[in-house]
Amino acid sequence: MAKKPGIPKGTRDFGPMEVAKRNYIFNTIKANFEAFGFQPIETPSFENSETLMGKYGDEGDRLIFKILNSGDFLGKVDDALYAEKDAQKMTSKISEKALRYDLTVPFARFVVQHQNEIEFPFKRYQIQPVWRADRPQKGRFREFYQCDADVVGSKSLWQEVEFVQLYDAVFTTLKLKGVTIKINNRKILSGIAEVIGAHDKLIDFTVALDKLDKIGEEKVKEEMLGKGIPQEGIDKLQPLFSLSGTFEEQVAALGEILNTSEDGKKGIEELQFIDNAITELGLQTAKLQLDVTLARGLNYYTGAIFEVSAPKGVAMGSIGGGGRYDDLTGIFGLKDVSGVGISFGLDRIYLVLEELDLFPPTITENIKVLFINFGEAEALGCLKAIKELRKQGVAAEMYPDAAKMKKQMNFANKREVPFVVMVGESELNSNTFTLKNMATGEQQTIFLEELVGRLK
RNA sequence: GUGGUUGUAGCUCAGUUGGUUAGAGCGCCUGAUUGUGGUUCAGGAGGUCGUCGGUUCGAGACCGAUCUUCCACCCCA
Repeated sequence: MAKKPGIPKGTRDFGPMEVAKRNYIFNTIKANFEAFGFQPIETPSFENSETLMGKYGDEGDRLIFKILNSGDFLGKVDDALYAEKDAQKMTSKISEKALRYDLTVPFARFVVQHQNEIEFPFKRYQIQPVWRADRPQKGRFREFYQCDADVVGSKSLWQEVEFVQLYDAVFTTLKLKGVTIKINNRKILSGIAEVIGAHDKLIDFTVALDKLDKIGEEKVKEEMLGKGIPQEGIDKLQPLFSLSGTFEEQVAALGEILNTSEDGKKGIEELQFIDNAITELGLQTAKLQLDVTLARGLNYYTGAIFEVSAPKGVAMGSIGGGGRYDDLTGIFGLKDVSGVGISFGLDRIYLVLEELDLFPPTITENIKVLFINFGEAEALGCLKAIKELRKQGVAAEMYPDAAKMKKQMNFANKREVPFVVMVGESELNSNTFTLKNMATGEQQTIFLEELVGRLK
């Protein structure tokens, strides 16, 4: 007996219903991207390893799916290296390609490679799957879709403002209320690190700070001490632990801490600019919230950092993220091109909409009418009518076999086809069609012209 | 990558301290109804209990490995 088939860990099949729901989200995001002036691009599902490796930190490198070289991939490895059994050193010898890990780095590569064909500022969107060799959990898969919108070639903070509006627009269209757009700024984080004498410990400092709402103030301080951050520096942080109130009040408190840091002051200015603009413009359903503990993507973000969390009460990690990276294309040799962008996590948004029952009831693709098959002569008559209906844009289909009536009706019922047409011997002879409404059970016998009119 | 968790019929799940032939509901198939579905009634099919190995007279149950699911950490969408 054949072994039961399966799919790899962290991947999924999607049935017709799931695809319909996913398309609903895709289409919503896409429509909003286009309304904001973004243009679509696509990049290959795999890149040269050197394009991806080292761009996401050590953790990221570990999570990149590597593709084994074709042919005799071991033959070219020299014996000494082989004997060493050092997986890391070996990897670069036996694998030269890797699956896309996100859409931002491939986009940076794209910009550098096509810089002469691109009009800057360039606003692109990209909706494609990415792969991560992560251990699966709820809302965490090894293959999932990202929906990215980025702008390169403009340092203007109006872009950040527009991205906040874009988030708000998409989640409003999806009827997902109560979404929080958290914002922070890399300059503020490095400013704080500078002020407390942990200039060279930015990562340690932010990792500890990030745990504030999980492990509490005391533990965070302990961890910082443990990482070699001086006590007098931690004392300066005190106002940070009790940040509260409005965006304005929080920014004011930050200003106290950061008044000696040029970098920090710049970060505050940027935050204020964005907040002022958003306050003036207004948001439909989302909230913009300052969160100094937000420390994602520090490997390349240089200014604003965004993260979107689902409405309260839904246990789900972030459903979107993004930020400003002043020099991402620099690593590919193109200096002084600033970029800023955001991403939507399709798969997680799906889970949230499902949990809150927010999908519109009628999104499945379905035929409008099924023709019952009574036999060869009748079937041909049916197909003539079906041809006309399809020409008029009515999705119609004939049951392929002259099976028992009950079986055919049952099929129509299961498929939730709203109408059924019966053409038996008598209808065939009189050139008529018996149209049955499956919801009410009503039926009547009519001519083709009227049939088309009713179903159109 | 670390620690834990899950797996029994197509689906959701029972299955007692190890003990005959592993159950239920829903779904599926057939008939009552040979041109009328959703309701009802009667009958039926379907499982090497995730996989491999071990302990035992005997394993769905106990042990080990492995795969899978979900969860926490890490990180992230």
